[in-house]
Amino acid sequence: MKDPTTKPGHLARRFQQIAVAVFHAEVEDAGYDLTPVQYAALAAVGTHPGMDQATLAGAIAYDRTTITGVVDRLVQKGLVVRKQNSRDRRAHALEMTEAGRKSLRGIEPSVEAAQRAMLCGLTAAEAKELMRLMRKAIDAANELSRAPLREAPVAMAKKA
Amino acid sequence: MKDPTTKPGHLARRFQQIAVAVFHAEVEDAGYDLTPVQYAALAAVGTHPGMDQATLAGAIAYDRTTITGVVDRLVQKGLVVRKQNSRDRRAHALEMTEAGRKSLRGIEPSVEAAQRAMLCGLTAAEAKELMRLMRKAIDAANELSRAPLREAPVAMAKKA
DNA sequence: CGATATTGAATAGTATGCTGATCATCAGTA
DNA sequence: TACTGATGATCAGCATACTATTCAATATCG
Repeated sequence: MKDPTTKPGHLARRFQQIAVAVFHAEVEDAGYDLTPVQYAALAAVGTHPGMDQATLAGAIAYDRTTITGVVDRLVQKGLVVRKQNSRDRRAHALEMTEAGRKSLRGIEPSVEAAQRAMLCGLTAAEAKELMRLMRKAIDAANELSRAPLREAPVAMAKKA
Repeated sequence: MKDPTTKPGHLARRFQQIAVAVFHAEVEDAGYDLTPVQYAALAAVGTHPGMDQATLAGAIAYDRTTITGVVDRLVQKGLVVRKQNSRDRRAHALEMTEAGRKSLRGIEPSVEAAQRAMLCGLTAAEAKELMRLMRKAIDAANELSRAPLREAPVAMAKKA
């Protein structure tokens, strides 16, 4: 029987586990208290101001029900606000606060450092090839998870 | 600003997300109710009968506190039993039940199918290269997570 | 216009995963 | 043997992630 720790599923989980640990370490060292999802959500709101939660979920490939809690915590930390969407009273228009913008700018170097740290065992060429292969595998299987990646509408702001 | 969805951290999470979804789908189709961790733990107990929980955690690179709950559920499902370890009264010697062995044998084809499905977008050569690169990156960063992979002692059974 | 389907959001419930702490037991040593 | 440190296991607490459901509001079609 083949060693289970060499199977794709195990490697996928392990790589993600390391990525999260490295992210936490770098971010905490820099004095910030943001998780990987929280950072991803915050960055997405910065890119697409006024987007609703379902669009946000699709833009970063998270489940909608997970995003509800993530936004809760970002709001609680004062980094994001839920505004009324005049076009659709069901939807929340997400906007960054000044504190949110400041956090996002400040945390970027740590995030970049984490991205490098999780690939520290690879040469630059290997790292590039790994990213290419992961992207290809992920693209092909995008629809297989409940939370596929969905491009955010180009002109999100206009809809808010 | 670079697209965050091309960063290693995002790709790591996304690949793992897909791996879990595919695992669940295949396993459920075959009529089994086991999560990825539960399968990994069950398989490890099968390979190293009599191992304690801390050794199990190290063998599959999970946190010890997580394994407590996983073993709880495996015991509840009647697939594993916690026996007294005569040499160390703190430790539980984990043993598979007959039902556990049966489940493990029956689930294997689904697990293998899932491993293939999550790489369906890659050629055989690409899949092999992806695995090699992930293994290399993971090995280099093994100690960076709280739950590094630890080889189980060769003669576990003798210690029980 | 009205019935139906769809969609944004939230909730309940379960299972990971982690940090940090506690407790019992074991191992080594002065 | 008493002390000290390490180790196995668990627990409390928090934050993902998922399934399934519910509710309100919107869209669509006859």
